[in-house]
Amino acid sequence: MSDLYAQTRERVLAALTDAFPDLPEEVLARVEVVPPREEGRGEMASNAAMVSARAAGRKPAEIAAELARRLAGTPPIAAAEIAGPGFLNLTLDADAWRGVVPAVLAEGESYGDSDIGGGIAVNVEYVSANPTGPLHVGHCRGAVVGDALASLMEKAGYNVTREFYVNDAGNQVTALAWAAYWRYLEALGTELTQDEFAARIPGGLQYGGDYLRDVGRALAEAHGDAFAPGAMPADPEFWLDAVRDFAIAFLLETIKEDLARLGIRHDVFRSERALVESGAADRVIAALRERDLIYEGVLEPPKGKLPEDWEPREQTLFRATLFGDDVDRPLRKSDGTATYFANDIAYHAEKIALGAEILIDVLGADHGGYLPRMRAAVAALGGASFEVALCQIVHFQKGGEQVRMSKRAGTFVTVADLLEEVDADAIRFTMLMRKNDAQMTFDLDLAVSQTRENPVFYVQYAHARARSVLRAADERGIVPADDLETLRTLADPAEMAVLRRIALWPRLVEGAAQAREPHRIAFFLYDLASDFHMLWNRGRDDAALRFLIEDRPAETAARVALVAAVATVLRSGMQVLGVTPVEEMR
RNA sequence: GCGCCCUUAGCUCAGUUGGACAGAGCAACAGCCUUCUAAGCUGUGGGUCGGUGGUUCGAAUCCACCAGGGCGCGCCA
Repeated sequence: MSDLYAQTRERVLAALTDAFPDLPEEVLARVEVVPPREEGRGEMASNAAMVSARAAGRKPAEIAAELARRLAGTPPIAAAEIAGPGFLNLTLDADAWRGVVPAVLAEGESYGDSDIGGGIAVNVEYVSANPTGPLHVGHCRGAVVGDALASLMEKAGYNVTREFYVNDAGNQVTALAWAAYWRYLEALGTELTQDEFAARIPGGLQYGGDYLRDVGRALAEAHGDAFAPGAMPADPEFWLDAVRDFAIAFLLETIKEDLARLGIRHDVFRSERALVESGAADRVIAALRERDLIYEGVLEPPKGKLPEDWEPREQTLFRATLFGDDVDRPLRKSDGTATYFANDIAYHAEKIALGAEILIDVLGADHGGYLPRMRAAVAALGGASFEVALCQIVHFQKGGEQVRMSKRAGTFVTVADLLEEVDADAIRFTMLMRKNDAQMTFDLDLAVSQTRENPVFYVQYAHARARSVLRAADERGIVPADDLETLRTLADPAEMAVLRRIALWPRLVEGAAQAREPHRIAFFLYDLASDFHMLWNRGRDDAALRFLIEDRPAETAARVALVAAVATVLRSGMQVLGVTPVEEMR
């Protein structure tokens, strides 16, 4: 838990409160110590003088001068100068930066762990794909973002639960049951044609995908023709529940397999059906009704184009408008059963009841319109804050052209298809190089290319290079230095740049976690990889800067320690993103 | 018609929650392999941060309006 930036900030705060004892907490909280944006402005910069100028009744420059006077020469601060409108630019003792190496080696991959999360219970719900088919590429980004966000928040000290909401209730799973039943009849060798069967059933055959053949065959193996004597359709009353449950369980299993191949594993799978059957939706509606948040009423017709079958109807409505939504929202369908929204309120209520203090829903952008009502619902429930990570649609590109996803053409529909083209590491890293709410184009050629333009490769290559050095060092019996005296041989600008980057890691983890932005981790890894490749190349140009030098044991031990620290931080970051740190490139 | 998200270099995108002259990678141009992996590295050029106002010591960042792109809009999930 060492963080050089945090330590330096403490020093600045101490100097500030010594000089100006009456500064209010809010002002102190705004004091930052950050890496400067550009070279030549010291090694750390603080806004302390500017944010406290008003409260202290002094000019920023005066405060900065006072701070500089008090701080300069007090370890780890070597020099302090005033710049611009009142910035305090600090230069640290080189030993302070070097000290990061033993800290990293001692802490290992837990270097960068933080406790800002304070053990707060966070529930991250992601993927939540309908169990009516294999995982679709449309779910991929949310799956990767949700998983990385969960890992990131764990690293920052939150107590995270990874959750998958199984939408196994409602009309769609009934339709699924019928479709699975058709494949079952097929497996039994029915005389009916698909069209004849489709004509007999409510709503027609809605799921025509081949993947249901497997479900049909498995049903036939497990149950023989018990649900369809003579391979002819029977009264659904005798089979519908069983076939539906069988199909859902089967497909959920394939979804879990797809997720596993992406390196994703949830802690909790919560069934909507179980929730409904437990009466949770009814209970939550009743509870809201007691607080006068539910009423029977008629909604205004929607603006713009009117749905063809629209007619005024009295419904059970939730007063979402009291909590910022545009309209009140229906909780019961005309047949009296709960709407998806009503069940979802019950689901979120359950997450809160089980202790979650922060609820994060990772959703596709097509659910954007659903947000205001869910936000309103959680606000009405109380007890937890509600956050959403919206993931914009991903377009895929190959050979310079956009890949059209079509079920009929049989290309690029499922995550399994995608995994045929690109491995999980490339998928994860590439998707995490973008902010989740920005549209992105996924270039399949780039993601598999072994060039610098491909960030996945670039970062993995850096790690492999570092490991290659460490293996060579190990063979020669070199022990990484952990004492400052030996590490003092690290002095080249490229070496110091790597040290400064590594020192930034804990601060970066905290910032990314608080902003809920895992993509920052990807960018950091890219930057660290870049620093390391640069350092490597210095050794190419100048033999004196190589890592392993036969007759210079001190330099060698120090540089091996630095390389080990780089490899450790790279691994630490890749772990958050769920990307494999490879030992060597083949 | 209304709501949410987005708009930064020719292209793909960052911008550390309001800080210093706006950054990186591609692409363009000029260099670097007797070596622990050149699958890489170094340098140069390139911007009215979609537009107009406002808030303040300070705005790509916050607010308002406008333009363009995406998503959504009662008893589907």
